[in-house]
Amino acid sequence: MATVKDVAKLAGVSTATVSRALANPEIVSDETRLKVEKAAKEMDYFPNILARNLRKNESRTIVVILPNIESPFFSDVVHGIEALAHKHNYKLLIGDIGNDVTRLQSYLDLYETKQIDGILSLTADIPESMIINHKGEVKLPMVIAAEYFSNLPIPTVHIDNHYSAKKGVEYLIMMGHHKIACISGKSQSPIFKARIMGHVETLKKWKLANNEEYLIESELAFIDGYNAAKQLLTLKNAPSAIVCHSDEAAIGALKAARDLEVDVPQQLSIIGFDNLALSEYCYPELTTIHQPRQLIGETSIKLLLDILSGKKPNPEMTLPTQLIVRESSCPPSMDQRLPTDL
Amino acid sequence: MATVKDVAKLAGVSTATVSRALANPEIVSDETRLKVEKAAKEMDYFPNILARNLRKNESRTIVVILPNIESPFFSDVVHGIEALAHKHNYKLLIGDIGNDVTRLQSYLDLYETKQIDGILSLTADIPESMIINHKGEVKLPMVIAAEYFSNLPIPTVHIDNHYSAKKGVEYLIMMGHHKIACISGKSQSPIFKARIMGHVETLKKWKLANNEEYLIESELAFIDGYNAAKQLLTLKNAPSAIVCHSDEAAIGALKAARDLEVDVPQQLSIIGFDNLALSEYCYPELTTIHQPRQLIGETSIKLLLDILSGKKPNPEMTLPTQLIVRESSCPPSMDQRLPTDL
DNA sequence: CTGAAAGCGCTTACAG
DNA sequence: CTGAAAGCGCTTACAG
Repeated sequence: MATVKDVAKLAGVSTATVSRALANPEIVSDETRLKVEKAAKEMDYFPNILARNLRKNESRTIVVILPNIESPFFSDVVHGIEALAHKHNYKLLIGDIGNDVTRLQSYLDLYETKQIDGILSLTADIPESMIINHKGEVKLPMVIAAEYFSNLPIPTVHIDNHYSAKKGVEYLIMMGHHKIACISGKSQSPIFKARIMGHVETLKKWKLANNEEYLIESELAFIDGYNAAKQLLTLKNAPSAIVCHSDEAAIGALKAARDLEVDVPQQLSIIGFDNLALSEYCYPELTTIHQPRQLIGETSIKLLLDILSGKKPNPEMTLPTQLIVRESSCPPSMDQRLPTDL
Repeated sequence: MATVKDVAKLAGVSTATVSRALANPEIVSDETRLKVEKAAKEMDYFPNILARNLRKNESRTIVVILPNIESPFFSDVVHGIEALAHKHNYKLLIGDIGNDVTRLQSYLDLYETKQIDGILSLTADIPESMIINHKGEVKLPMVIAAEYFSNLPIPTVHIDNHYSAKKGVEYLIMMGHHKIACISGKSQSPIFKARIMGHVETLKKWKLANNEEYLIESELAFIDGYNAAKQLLTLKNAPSAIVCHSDEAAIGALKAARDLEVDVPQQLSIIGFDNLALSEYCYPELTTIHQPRQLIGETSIKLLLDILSGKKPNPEMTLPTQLIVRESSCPPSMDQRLPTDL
């Protein structure tokens, strides 16, 4: 492999000049620049970026931590991240965790060992001790997206989870539902905690009973939504509507309803969360809360790039959501409404 | 940041010994190893892996080229790749292309610039000139998975596409279908070419007419399956069955049938390809060809790791598929069958 | 605008 | 088993 030395010899200049001509063409005379470029081409020279990185003490690499690359939600966010990272000449390392904390640690260690410049996390399920040093400072350049930490000053890009959950519930209440169940994620996660609060407080605001059996915290994949919905629908006092905090769970719930011969939406309204592509292709098509997944990705990587280039980033950005009404929701049948005392 | 030098000084040994004690503990006396480990811990020392990589002329990084990270098919394969790569201490770079050839080139360039040790491609849509040098040799360590090149000697892991397509068609023929359409990918791609051949040849084998209108080559996302199926179902002589070469296209086709009030499976059988998680959660549940996606990922990274460690890899591995019969297929109505001349 | 020289932080062949 | 020394291939402050 050709090196700067070889190119320098062929072009009749010093290695310093070769380096300059290739990396900072503007600080070199046109004449030498041309000579160097010609020599480099002739020798089929490529700079060894590893060497450059060592010298400049950077890796131009970012790791994106994600709980589960198989979930379409995450892959859409990653898509947004990738596009912009690539444009700014950063490489993106996949940091799939798959329920294994030791892997998480190994991704974070990439920073100490100079293999990454920063971290973009799509999960808040990271022990504080892993990212805070003994002085209480954040150890490394980091941004969190679609999630946030409740107690750590890590810049974050997310939606208003409380408000978005509330919008969904109010939509159902407006139509006359009052037996509204909720299939959410684990409340250790700040975003699901916020959504659950949004759900519960909205019920309270409208003076509706808050049936404890109606709130299920679980994972939110297809199968989880399916199981949770089965549980809800076999309750003595089954709900007339189920809010799911992921589209996948909602689609699982649709299947549970089919299995139990409960008609959606006539006997049961189901609404999802995320507005994944497939929410438009299931049957019935899913009413859901749109989350700008790609934009979340793009915005968060922008934040991280700001940090890496020494700028002060926005500590928190909230992106808008939108209720998308499709076929899986409608007003409840008359017998499911609250008796009105006229 | 502490370096080998600092640790060496504190431990009272040479930098060479520090390096050995940490990277090859077995070739160092227990006593010095302990001294070094203690000193390293005390100084909170982490080796600069960039420096190691430069010295050893490796990057311990692999890029996975994928056409589209948003497709669940690919993310499942990546999941399989990631798990094993991580176990072997390789990092995985995301090489999402998104219809942009210049990005492809930039990922391949990572090899010349020493930023990756090899490539795992999930697409065969790569110009030959990018990976073959002027001597006609493959330029870099590479494996292709789920796809293959028709004319390049690149090790590959894939299914038997011809046979798998055939299995699906024969299943339909056995039930009495003879008007069997096909929504496939672009035939420039070897795998879709093979599937299309499998489809067409099976029809021929059973002496069924091969209606040209019944074969549609397109992309295979939800919307593409939707559009293609609409086109097929509004044909004067509409098919009684549609084979889709992706589950997503099949789910799009299901929606098209609903829109046109064609009952699946009574009036139209639809079968998919891949057996994605969601094929079990759509309505009706999808009959499909199972592809072992995670295993494809694992096997292909194994192959690449073999190559990188100097072993001769298997040039080609074929993994089994399986027809999964669910609700979206059944025998055609009597008027859709071939007249039998008894 | 250009060159000589130092140095980024490791690893490893060589010698003992 | 250990050390002195060279070297991986760049970049950059310094001097001119």
